[in-house]
Amino acid sequence: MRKSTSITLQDIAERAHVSVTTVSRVINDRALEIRISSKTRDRVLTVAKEMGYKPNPFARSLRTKKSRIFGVVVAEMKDPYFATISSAIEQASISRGYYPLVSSLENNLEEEKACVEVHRANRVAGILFAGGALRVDGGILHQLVEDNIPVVFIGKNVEAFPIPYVTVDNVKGAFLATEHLIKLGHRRIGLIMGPEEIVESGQRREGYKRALEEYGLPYDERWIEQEVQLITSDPASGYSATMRLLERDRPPTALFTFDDWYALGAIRAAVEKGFTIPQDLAVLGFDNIVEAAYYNPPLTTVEQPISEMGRIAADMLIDAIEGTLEEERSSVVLEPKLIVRESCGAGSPMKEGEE
Amino acid sequence: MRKSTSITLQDIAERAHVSVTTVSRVINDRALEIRISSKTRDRVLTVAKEMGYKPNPFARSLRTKKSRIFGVVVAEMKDPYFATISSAIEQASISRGYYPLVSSLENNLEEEKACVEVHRANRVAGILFAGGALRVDGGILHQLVEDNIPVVFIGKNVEAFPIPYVTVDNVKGAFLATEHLIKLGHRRIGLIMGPEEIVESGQRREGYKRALEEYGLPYDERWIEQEVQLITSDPASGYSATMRLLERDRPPTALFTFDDWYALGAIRAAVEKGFTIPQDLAVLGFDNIVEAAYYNPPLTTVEQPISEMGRIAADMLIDAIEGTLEEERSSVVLEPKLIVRESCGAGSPMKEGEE
DNA sequence: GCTCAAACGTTAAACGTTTTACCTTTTAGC
DNA sequence: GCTAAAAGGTAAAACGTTTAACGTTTGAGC
Repeated sequence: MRKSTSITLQDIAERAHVSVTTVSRVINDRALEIRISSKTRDRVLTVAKEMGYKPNPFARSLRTKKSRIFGVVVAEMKDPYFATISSAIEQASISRGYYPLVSSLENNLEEEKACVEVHRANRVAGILFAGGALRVDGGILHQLVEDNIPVVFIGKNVEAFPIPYVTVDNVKGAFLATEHLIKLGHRRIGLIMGPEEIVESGQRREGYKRALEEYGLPYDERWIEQEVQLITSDPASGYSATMRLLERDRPPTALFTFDDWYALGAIRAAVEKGFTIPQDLAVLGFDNIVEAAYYNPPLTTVEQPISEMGRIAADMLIDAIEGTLEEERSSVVLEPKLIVRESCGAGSPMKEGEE
Repeated sequence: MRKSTSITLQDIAERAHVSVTTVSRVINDRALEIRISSKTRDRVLTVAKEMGYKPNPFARSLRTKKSRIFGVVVAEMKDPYFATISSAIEQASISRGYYPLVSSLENNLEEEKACVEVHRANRVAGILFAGGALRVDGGILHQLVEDNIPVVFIGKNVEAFPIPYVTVDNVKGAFLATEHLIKLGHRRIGLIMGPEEIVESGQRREGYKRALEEYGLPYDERWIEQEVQLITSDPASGYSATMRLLERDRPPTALFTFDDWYALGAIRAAVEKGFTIPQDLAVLGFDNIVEAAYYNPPLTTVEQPISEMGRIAADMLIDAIEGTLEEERSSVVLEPKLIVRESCGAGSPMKEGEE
């Protein structure tokens, strides 16, 4: 009886009465370089199928110095945004015969370097970054670029390096959100943002600012609260920032939050403060994660095509790995879309004359 | 100049003036079998560090037929329960030098077989199943057991095979939940469960039933709604099941739902039907996912030590891979815990004489 | 009948480890 | 001073692929 070790090219070769090379060529469809008669080809293939041959990825990778596993670094797996992203990445890559090794920073953005180390030790074929701050002086990136390991970003771009990225137009998204609130009649619009290190924070604040300017409203720092810790997202952040904001005098009548998780925390804080949503306070999020439609009240938010972003990014990275990434496709900025639900009512009837 | 290919044992050997064998032994700390003078040992180690040596996992795995990557199959990554689980698995395994290759069934439980195939093609060292139905006639499992690939379950046990698992006491958890509602004065307690194929569904229904019996209340099929499709969890499932339930006459005054995601959908459905939570309807979930504390109202729920489960399971699997899993530790059932928040009020003041 | 390509293969050397089986020196015991 | 064993190492084979560099046939063209 065969030992329970798996089938190798050798085994097939013996049974099909050809050399190992020929089997390898048939399996890898290398008929291009050296023609192989369809007779042997078929024979080899049927034998291989019969024996249930599965190529040994270790031997393959050892020889070719290529791997079909790539790394993914997300900021926080528990955050539905990243869970959705990584889910999409996985589906897209599996269908191309690649496999993501995903690791989460657990919201500890300092971990990025260690995380990349681990991926490198595993000899991943490329790395996909989603979230995270990449504040590590670019040192990591430099290494990766130097060693020719393809990298793709999701959600951010880095000026220092021409690295392909896919993101949504954050400025525009925030503009749409703020504009929506303004059009509902709100004049005091609070902003609850993530930490400064997160690129998206700055971009979304910029969109907010532009909308205010465009509609001739003042940009007032008193209506802005920001998470200070280096955390991508957390309902707790939204909660505490909102608490701080609502404790000031003349609190806003509407809130635009960094993302839907923040919005969830914001709603909770507001309700605890005795506000009714949306009558006393409108809340508007960002992302449109699955559960946003089920929040109470259902959340008005700016949709990012999260799954699509994951899919595109995975495709881009794999193209880069295979050396077929066209330059012009090398960065993608998708359109955000306002999703109107019930968490934003009309602006509170303000006494005229208020600024 | 060195080519940019990475450092090998050979390179170190040359620089340290020893043989490749010696280097390998030093690196792997095999000093036990054949003693190596601490002088050479140190020399080799410093040279290795100097040159930044990283063992090539492919060569290693090829030779040893062992891999430090194991597979994880979760039912639905976007479900916070599984996101949390897989996050915990990742942390636990990284710290032991292992890496999880996680794949999600995207709630399509039919995909299990294909998913396992993929993992086997990658020659994973073991597989961790979280969620999923494993209804595949055990055929898959049989294969895995036969080929000596360790398997651990999270959240369920299979009778057909003595496979190690870690789970929470679902029956007890559901009992606690139902008991809590009964003690609040509720007499008509609805049950919103997941599909029959999910083991947890049956167990939680059982706990519900036992509580009713213990308190002398009737178990009435009219108060039960179940998801019919083969989906682990989805707010939409909770939503539609609750809609169906609330449309019946004499709807329940309290709801125990399959999990927190279901509860989210249930609350939404109830609110749309004009119920106020908790005054008109109490809602009680299961899992205690991160966001449950921020739901509106904050959700009373049965806590599973989700992260701990993931951690324990990962440790068990790795032990099994390394052949050091002690039999007696081979299955773990953790204690559920009732977390009381605001989504459950006192039972509606019922007219006496109602059954 | 000879030659030259094409068609169809094969041999053998890598890839970077681990591991088995050896080979030298020391050292200890007498 | 001799022997045996321990200490400290080395050479080479193997793991399963891929691939560069070579053979053979076969058939067509003259």
